[in-house]
Amino acid sequence: MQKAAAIPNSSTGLIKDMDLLVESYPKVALTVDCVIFGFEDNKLKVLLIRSDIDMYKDEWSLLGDFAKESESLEEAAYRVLRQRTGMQNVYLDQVHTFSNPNRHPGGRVITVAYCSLLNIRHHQLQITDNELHWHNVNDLDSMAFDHLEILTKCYSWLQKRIQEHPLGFNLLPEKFSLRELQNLYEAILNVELDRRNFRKKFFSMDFLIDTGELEEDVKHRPGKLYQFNFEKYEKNKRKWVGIDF
Amino acid sequence: MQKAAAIPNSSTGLIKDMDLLVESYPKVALTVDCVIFGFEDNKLKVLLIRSDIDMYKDEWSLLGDFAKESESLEEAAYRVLRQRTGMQNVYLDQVHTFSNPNRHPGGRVITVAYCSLLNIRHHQLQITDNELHWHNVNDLDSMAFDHLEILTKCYSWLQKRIQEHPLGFNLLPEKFSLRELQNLYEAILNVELDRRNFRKKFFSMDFLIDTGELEEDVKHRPGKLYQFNFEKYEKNKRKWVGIDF
DNA sequence: GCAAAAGTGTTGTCCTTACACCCATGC
DNA sequence: GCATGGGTGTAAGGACAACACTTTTGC
Repeated sequence: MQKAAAIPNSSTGLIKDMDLLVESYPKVALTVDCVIFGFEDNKLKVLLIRSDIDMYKDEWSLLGDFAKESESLEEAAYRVLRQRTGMQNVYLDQVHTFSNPNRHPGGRVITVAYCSLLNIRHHQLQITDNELHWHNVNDLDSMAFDHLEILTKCYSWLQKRIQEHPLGFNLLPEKFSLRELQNLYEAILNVELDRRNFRKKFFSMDFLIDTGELEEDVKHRPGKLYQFNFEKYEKNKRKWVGIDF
Repeated sequence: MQKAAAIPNSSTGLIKDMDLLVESYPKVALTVDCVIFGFEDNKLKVLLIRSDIDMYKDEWSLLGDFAKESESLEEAAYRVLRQRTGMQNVYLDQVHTFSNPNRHPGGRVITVAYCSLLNIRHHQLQITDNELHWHNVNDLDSMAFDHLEILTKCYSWLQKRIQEHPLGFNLLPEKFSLRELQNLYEAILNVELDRRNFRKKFFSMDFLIDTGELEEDVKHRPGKLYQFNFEKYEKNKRKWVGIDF
């Protein structure tokens, strides 16, 4: 129901006072939740904290916080990531907004899910409050609030995205072997891929730089290490159509 | 800043009163905006109203409203569509949430964009308040608020979606010719397609039902009319990989 | 009979897939 | 020397792109 203040000017029929208009809107609590994916031991991982809410005290929770007055939601998501983990300069993408009126037991809270992909070794956790640590995505079958639903949506989003854009590189170290890259795709997409065809596909994209270095500390023939050519990818983004397996 | 009420219980460190927790969150105004695409005269159209806000009185605006307390955002979007146009039972998809703190001159208002595709002839406008009518998407270069940005994002979303899912059928009459279908794809994707290859592709998908009827009132050889087999598509959705041109 | 668009097949090219052997290293 | 995974090539099949002529209708 609009308050009187926002009722249009009677002569023109137009609304003049924008501040009053916005004041007349009902207000809701708004949070961001960060789904931070990592990759280690050939498993897709997600960064979670122990919920500090009594009714969810045995459950794990995404990294979230309410949005401050002055920041965009994207800024809020970056802030949450920084405050909870100390990490900066990582990729963040808005995935979906969850608005089921019953999703939060304390009343109506809308949340916007942001997704991030990063390399676990390059981003050692400095802060581990609330038992912050990495979990295997596939081992989770219950979470606080509707966070499992949010995670599931982000996982589907990730599966689709890494086939359209080479986002997966963000999950790998700067230098990686083709075996690691293939493990990543196999783990996320939950498929087995032919090694030779996989190599052909990625070499034909021409976004891999041969570092000339080799793997170390492996007990078999070491593989070559590559870097991803982000610069070349950015230039050719327009022509880019995706990765079909 | 959390209010005292939401500070955790001091003995367990856990938050017990969820209502107080949510009360402690800052609240923001939240709206939904509907981007309703149609197709007519081989042009992609979008349904807009004249803004009733004084400073935007010469601009066009998406169909939006604030979200009510008790409804999910999706419900709000369906409500806006119903209230503004009288339309029901149309497809709606959440596309993106826009949260730039300066997007609304009256203060902070977050909006969630929903996208809908419908057939203009099957959905004659019963209500035309605020000069509601269809506009050519390509002719718009200025809109109220950040609505042009929202429209642009939804247009990109549509271009991608109709190549992955046969959503385009929602824009066509129940019975349509292959020429109409091709015009639709050419208009939305802004490309020219080979007629024979286009036919082959759609027939090979096997989602078209030959109605046995022909076009009428055309001054050339009439084309066959087809229906989209929504049922078969739903069954085979899992195997569906998309439409590559 | 002519204008306008519908309808139809083939061929070459490229991409995808399936598949097997030798090579380099650690132990 | 053997176990382990790295590295490579080829052939067949399927999808896509390019292309021209005949058919049907209205006028």
